[in-house]
Amino acid sequence: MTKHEIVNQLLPIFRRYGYEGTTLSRISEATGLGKASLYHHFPKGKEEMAKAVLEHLKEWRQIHVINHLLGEGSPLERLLAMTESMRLVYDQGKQSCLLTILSMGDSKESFSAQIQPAFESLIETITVVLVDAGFSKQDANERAEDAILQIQGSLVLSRALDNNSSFQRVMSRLPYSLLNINNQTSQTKEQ
Amino acid sequence: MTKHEIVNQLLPIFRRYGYEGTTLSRISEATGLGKASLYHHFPKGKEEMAKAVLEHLKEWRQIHVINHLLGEGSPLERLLAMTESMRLVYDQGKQSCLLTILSMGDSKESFSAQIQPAFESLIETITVVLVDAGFSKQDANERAEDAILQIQGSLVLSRALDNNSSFQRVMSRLPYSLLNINNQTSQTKEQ
DNA sequence: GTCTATACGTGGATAGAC
DNA sequence: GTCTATCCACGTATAGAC
Repeated sequence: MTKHEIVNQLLPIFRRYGYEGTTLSRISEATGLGKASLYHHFPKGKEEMAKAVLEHLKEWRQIHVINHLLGEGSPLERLLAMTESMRLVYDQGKQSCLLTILSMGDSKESFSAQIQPAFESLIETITVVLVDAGFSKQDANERAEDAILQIQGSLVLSRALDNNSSFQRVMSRLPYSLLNINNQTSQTKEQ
Repeated sequence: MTKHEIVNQLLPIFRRYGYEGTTLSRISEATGLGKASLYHHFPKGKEEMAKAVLEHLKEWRQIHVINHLLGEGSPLERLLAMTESMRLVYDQGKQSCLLTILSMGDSKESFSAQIQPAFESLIETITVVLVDAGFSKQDANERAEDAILQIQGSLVLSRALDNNSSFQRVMSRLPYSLLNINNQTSQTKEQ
């Protein structure tokens, strides 16, 4: 089994159980590999596994979010591509964000070096799009922060209420509200 | 030592370390009580302790948030009282929300019976205020959800970036943006 | 590269004295 | 109501055979 495949199996476990809740036994069971085999691939143990997953997600973000945001098309089209990717990776709001999971609790310090730049690069890239759309640098940056904040908040609420409607609503309106456009599904919210 | 005092000491521990990261040893050290003494107060152990903290927070919310929202004054004044309380309990965004902490990871199921109504009652109460302010029931409800979602999102982001500016910004503008009012510190965001 | 077996610490929890 | 002492399960991690 290749390391890449293992990392792919690790993601849902860490997302579901959190860092401390993810035990080697669970990982062993999910992957079918013995604990010793896991240490063969990740000599530094669980922490290294989580870091590998974060690195894997970084590549995913680069390909499926950052590149789309910096790609061809109007600002609206680029933002729509972003929300589409977000819907996918968070399974319509039913899955938590690993960045958030790992930034809470005891594990925080171990991963902040990966978590912080992850959010920062997302915000910065959205800022670029909004500057393209005509907003001032400062205004664009605050709006970009708002975007991330609303996504994360909707994920929190969807999880807490066991109901993903808030995530769906935020995803639907976000590209339009960021650009101050009224669209059909959210006429009353961006005024 | 009274149970009330113990619960007060438990809150910061669960908030900081999460449920799995909060060990009896840590609690014992923080409270100065031996493990056996803790079991005298909470026979069902750690889970009962966390539930007691959630119950304690419920009372706090009732007194410091719900009552203010349903109290005297204009809608704006009531919302300002709410954000003031939020600033306090989250220490200007430097502290996490226990509801969010406990709704993540392995512990989720044990506490959803307390977490879900907590968010629901907050949303419902804000909805009442916004209906008072003239919004339709449906519109008010979505805005109330947005309020909670933005608060939670700003806490997530403040924690992840180790920088509470997003929390401060959301708290400053929220009472105004909910009511579609332009205020001095956030002219450009409620368009 | 994967396994079995095992070591070691620590977590949650309890018994029983005071 | 708090303590000391202790139990058991399970967590991370390693040794060594295949």
